[in-house]
Amino acid sequence: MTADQQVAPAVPHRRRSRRDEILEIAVGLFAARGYHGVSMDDIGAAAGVTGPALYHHFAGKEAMLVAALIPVSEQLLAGGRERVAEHEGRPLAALAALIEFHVDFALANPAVIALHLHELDRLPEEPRRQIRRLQRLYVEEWVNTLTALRPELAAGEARVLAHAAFGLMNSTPFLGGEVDRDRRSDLLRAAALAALQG
Amino acid sequence: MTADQQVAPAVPHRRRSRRDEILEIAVGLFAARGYHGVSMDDIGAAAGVTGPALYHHFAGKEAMLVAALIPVSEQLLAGGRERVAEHEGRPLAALAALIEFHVDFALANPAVIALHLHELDRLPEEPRRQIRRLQRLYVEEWVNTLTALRPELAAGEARVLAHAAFGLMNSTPFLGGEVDRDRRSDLLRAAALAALQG
DNA sequence: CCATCGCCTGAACGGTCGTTAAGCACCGGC
DNA sequence: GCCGGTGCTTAACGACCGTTCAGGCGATGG
Repeated sequence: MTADQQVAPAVPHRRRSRRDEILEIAVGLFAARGYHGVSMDDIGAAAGVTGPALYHHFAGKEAMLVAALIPVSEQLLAGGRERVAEHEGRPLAALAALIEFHVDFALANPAVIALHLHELDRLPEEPRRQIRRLQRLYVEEWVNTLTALRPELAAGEARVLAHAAFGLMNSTPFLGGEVDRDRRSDLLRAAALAALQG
Repeated sequence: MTADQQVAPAVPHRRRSRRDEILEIAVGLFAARGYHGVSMDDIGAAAGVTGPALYHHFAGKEAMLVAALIPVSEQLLAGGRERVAEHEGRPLAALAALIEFHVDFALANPAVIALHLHELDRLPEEPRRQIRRLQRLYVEEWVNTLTALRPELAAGEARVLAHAAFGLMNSTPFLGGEVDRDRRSDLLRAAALAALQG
């Protein structure tokens, strides 16, 4: 139960807080049983406390979902932009880097990826729009790279392909590992690259 | 537990029954807002009746989800087996036929596909196992075709690729149509075929 | 040894949900 | 004109959920 090794956040004098620990537990439950399928008492029990205790760390249930989804969207966007910038002018290399980045991310964070796919609509307007905005910007990195690589594609068509590639790469949460992680990564990367190249 | 539930009659009913009409409405709501995010009153209101009226057509809320998911699994399995049988001994042709079948199906029934992906775990053990069994058989058709086409693939690896292809092809519910349906079908078929061929 | 603060508990609230019960309106067949 | 069935209504129930509140307990600092 003691998982206490993680990089320190931007705030220096705070170690990995109980808040983050609880959040990770909540994400796992949300991913497994759905947002509405998990009660605050469930989350509390899984964290070793009662339900109301969670209100000392989060404003409420929705706030937990927001706290889980926002950083992921930001990480994806930042990572995507970084990969594209590293390979400016070489769209195929940029695409390969994007694929490698996304596959690694999906394999490392299957629960959060599943949450992003399934539970985003459970949020109220305001935070949902913020997350969708981050997602859209991330997709645009893919669309720009794809249209540079394949000029015959219209932007809308490239968007269809980008989402198709996300579906392909995000399929990993749906499978318990019968194949080891490196091999799965290889298979997904090769398949995604083949799917997106003309 | 009223033991006198009405089931879809084997006797051919004249018109498309009200039951099927309500079911389609419920599926749309489930897909849009999630199983737990839709109440019986919501479904009733969308169908022009009150919530309790639905109990004249279905045993309960779970029964509606089962009634929506089971036929789809059966259709997919039957369609998949048919395509494979039509092209026995020609794995590439079989794979192309499977892809065309699945893409058409996903484009024609995006809501039910989304339900299958997101809400299956909301069911109790018994019907869930039945649906998973049908899904597993469908996946096996893909795995067999893939291993025939690419003998270097182990069964588990082929399964990873099959699920990746499902993720790719099922990405269509997540996009409002900015590209017309035929073009989207072409893009998804080509991408899936490229992803699965060595 | 006491005051304080962080973290938690137990009880309780308003609300919503799935479900049941009882009864009314309509309609084709005898 | 009556009958049975179908399809619906309103009312109500028990259960569960998110949230709030008042207070307790233990470590910390003076």
